[in-house]
Amino acid sequence: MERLLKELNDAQREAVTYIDGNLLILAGAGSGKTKTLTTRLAYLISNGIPPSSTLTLTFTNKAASEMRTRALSMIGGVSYPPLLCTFHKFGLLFLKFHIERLGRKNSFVIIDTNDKKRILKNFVGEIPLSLAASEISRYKNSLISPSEAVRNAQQPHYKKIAEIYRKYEDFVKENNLVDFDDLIALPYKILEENEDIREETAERYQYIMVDEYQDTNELQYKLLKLLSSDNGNLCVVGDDDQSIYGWRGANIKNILDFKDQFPNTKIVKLEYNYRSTAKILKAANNLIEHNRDRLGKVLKSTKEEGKDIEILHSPNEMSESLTIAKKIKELINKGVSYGQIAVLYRINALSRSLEEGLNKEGVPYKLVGGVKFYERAEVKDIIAYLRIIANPYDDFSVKRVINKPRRGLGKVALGKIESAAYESKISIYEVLTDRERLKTLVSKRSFDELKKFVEGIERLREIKLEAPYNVVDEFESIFKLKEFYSHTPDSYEKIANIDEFYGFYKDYLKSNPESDLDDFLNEVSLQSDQDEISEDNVCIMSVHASKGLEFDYLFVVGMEEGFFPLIGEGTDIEEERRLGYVAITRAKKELTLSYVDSRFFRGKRSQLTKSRFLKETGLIKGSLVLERTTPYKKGDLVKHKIFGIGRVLAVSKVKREFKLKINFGGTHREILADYVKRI
DNA sequence: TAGAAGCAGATTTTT
DNA sequence: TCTGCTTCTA
Repeated sequence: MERLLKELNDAQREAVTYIDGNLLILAGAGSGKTKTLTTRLAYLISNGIPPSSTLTLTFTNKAASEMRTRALSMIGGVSYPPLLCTFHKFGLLFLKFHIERLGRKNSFVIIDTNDKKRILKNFVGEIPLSLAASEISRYKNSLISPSEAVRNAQQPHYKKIAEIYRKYEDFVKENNLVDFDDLIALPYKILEENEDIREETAERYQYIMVDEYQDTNELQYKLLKLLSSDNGNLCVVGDDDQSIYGWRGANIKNILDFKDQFPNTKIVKLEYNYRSTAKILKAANNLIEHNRDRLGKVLKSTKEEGKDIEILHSPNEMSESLTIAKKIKELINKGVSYGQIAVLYRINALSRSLEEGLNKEGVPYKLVGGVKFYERAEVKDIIAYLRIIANPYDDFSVKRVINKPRRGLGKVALGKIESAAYESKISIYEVLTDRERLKTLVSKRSFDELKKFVEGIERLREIKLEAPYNVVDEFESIFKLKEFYSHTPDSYEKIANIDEFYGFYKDYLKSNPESDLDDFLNEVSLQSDQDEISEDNVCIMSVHASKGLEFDYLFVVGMEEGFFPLIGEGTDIEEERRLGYVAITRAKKELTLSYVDSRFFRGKRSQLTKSRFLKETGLIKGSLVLERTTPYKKGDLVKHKIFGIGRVLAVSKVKREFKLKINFGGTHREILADYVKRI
């Protein structure tokens, strides 16, 4: 332990060794947050606190597993490892033990956002789906019950939404489903209503730590309040300047007001940055200083001055992406590996032109945060089948795969089956097992297919009990999902995903011999992809997706007003600025901020001006920069839609526009640079 | 019932 | 412009 403490700076050591009382660790970007948190956990344990008395909560599986690895390497083998998991995993574990207090069975199934929308689709009518989904989230996170919502709704519009909420909740309870919000809201409810469980839980977790506290929402704050109330040993780590999830309910007030909400809070600021050069840090500090709502801290550099930040100015997005691709190639030629380079953007739509440019120049890249593995249709189909095997009353999953592979069922047939189930108050699967009745509902062909479907599921239910390991192989041989997908676009990829999933299932059962299919399914619903950063690719991703990552060489594209900061309905300019701060602080050695004069977006080309953030970093007017700009130069060959091919005679700058004097086969014309293409 | 054509809508995203 | 969803037609 002595040795571990020696590796820390003063502030980090103070945070680690302050173990009794509430503690707020303000950890700036690159200030050794994870190191501090994991060392603190090790310190607690080395001070005789039983690992089982600690609880460490994170937001992502990735953060949880990284911390677990690092903490365990410090504390070595302990018989009872500390509980270190995501908020939602904690909710899941809690509900497994206590959900019966709400009159529900602990065989519940977790549904994800897509599942939720699929359910809501049946109830929404003319209300937009995403609005209904987010309003229901809001209700749950504000602990408003459906009946309260219905009672309190004033406008007809909101009455409808409240009514949808009520129907959704009825459905969810009836099918024993639990959505992501429930994983936090239901434990809260149980703790609030049951003093015995509250006492028992507070007794159990004497020391609670929370990572990324700036991302907590109102409900998570309330839950923590209940979990920690009697102990007063809540330690939260976060950075108010990196709060970028306000739009999905994260409440920056939680971290700003922590010291008022939890008594006798000690605050420790980690302000030494071990990541970026001094110049990069200076730009980041300059930018974030323009925000008012912050606790205030200044990152101090521990690294050399470093190179100037480059401002790249291009006429349009194609030129921008080609220039960046070329710059990347230059870096590679200097011996930099692809994995140390990343390109960030504020909105995903900007990735397309970037990809084109990288492709053209032959730069290998990986788009981080595309369609997630577990969200792929083929993977969700297998999961639906497995869920039916685990629980045939899961109407929702039955509906998903009842016609996959095709069983000749259309809207009409499905509707008949559904209303039969509804009228008799039984599940769809039960209708399918009632052969006499089913015969009256569907065609002969469909009937035969559905008979086989039920037989297959029944067979798999037996296998699940006898030899769970074999379930996926048997499943494939009965339902032939791979064959089904071999006739669809991207079949190769889909089959690979199916195989990967089967492998994943087997691995899980091998490494968790005590577990069965049901455990696997709940585990899977909380799992997301962990895009690994490989050395062989440049990473391109949104700024949000880059949080927590770092790269030696970083490009940020789309630094234009309207794009970054993104201006639209409900723009929170301070949050945009924090995004800018997050983006800049991902860079370790060299940073390029890039903007264009015009960009093609949503079907039209618009003229843009450079982002205010460029000025706010102090880069534009200051001495740090050399503004580099050359859209076209004399002698370039260009093509115009009407005038054809011509040669540039002169380039001039009019306000923010570049004007070209072009020779089209003897005729000289003055044309704005945006209206021609380089060839 | 299943593909084709037509149409609105279009930030950021983890669990 | 592109995507995903609904409506139309064989």
